[in-house]
Amino acid sequence: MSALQGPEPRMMRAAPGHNYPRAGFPLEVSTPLGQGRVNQLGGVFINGRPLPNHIRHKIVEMAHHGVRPCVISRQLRVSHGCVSKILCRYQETGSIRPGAIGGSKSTSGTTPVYYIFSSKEKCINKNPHFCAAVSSISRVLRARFGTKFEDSDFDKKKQEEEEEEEQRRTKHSIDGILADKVCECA
DNA sequence: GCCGTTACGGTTGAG
DNA sequence: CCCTCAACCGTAACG
Repeated sequence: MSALQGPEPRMMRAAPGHNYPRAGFPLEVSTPLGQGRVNQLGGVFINGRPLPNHIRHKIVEMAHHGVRPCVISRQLRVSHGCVSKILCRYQETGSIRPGAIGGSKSTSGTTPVYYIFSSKEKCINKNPHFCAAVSSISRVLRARFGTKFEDSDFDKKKQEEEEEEEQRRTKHSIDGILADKVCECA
């Protein structure tokens, strides 16, 4: 289809395939998964996969210290769009974790409850109303699920889950891939 | 030059 | 077991 849809404001980007020439990406990094790529800043990334957790953490940490996004972007070799996105998400949810990839609407796509809990402390200073709302939710959940939803307990469980998840994630992240590669090379 | 936004190609996982 | 689809990802480019 030539699809001549006259007023098509969506196509303001470079022609498809310009960004990521599927065959012959200028700088490809061979990994066990064969997906590593290098961006314009020289940073390694995997298209479609989240950045490693320590990079995300570093972005937030640097921003916390007042480092400008452009500097963070250059220093960590992550596109500024990505830095912006991560910081926005962090401000909104208080979590540096990526959202749930995959799955269907009913089970994913919304911010997991524990994100709200994890953000509670961080939001206290910024948005007391949000915190109050979280407290209400907390109360409801506690009433519904009993003491299992005590904050501290939940935090602990959440932390365990995050650590577990992180391990799983890192396996498929640049971290894991590069680590694997290093191991292979060693 | 910096920053927010968005099109794009890609990956993932529940149904 | 395989396929579909909708969610998310980061990059690159625009404004």
